[in-house]
Amino acid sequence: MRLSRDFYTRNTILVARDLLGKILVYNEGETIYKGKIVETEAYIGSKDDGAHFHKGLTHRTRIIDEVGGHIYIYTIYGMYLMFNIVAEEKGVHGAVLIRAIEPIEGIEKMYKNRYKKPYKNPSRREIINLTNGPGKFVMAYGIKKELYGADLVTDHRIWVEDGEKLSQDEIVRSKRINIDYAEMGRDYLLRFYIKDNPFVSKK
DNA sequence: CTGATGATGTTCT
DNA sequence: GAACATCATCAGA
Repeated sequence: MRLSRDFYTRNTILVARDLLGKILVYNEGETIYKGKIVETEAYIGSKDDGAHFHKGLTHRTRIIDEVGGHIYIYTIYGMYLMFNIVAEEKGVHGAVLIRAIEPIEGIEKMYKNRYKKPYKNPSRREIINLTNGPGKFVMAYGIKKELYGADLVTDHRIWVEDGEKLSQDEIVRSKRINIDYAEMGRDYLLRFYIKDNPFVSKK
């Protein structure tokens, strides 16, 4: 079942944690992509200098002001798209970066999107490399910047479905990746991932 | 397996 | 003009 608004309008850290195990579905028209979310990071407003919107919103981050459930997509290093889900009520700023996914459906198409070659005798390494990073799963799904601002609660192309229930000891909490530039926020334990899942980007 | 390096262009100052 | 929530590739072990 598709997650409803009240899932997203909670505290950003809780949303990040509870997104683990949920299913991200993207219906591109020809292909339906499904995958289990296995790694997330929370970015919180005023107290987090690791967040893009720490000093207020800009044109790029304007969607963060919307009610939870909207999609925040941006380009990093000129080449890669990062996929985030806005959390909290309208006017409260928080977002969750989806860092890794375990493919469930549409795997052959993901393979073609990533490697530009036919799906044939894929190695285990190739399969894991499909979606084990924030830029990688976006490429695998074929997600474009046009989805900026889409609403996961109402959009007909993309949404999140309920998945398996995880027990407390399957969830690992740690520091976020590649935010050493943040003086305050670099040591916040705002990254969550599913223990021992091979698609998690980094131990 | 690990660590180092270069690619590449949008965003904000 | 600098910074950047990354990835692919390559060298070395």
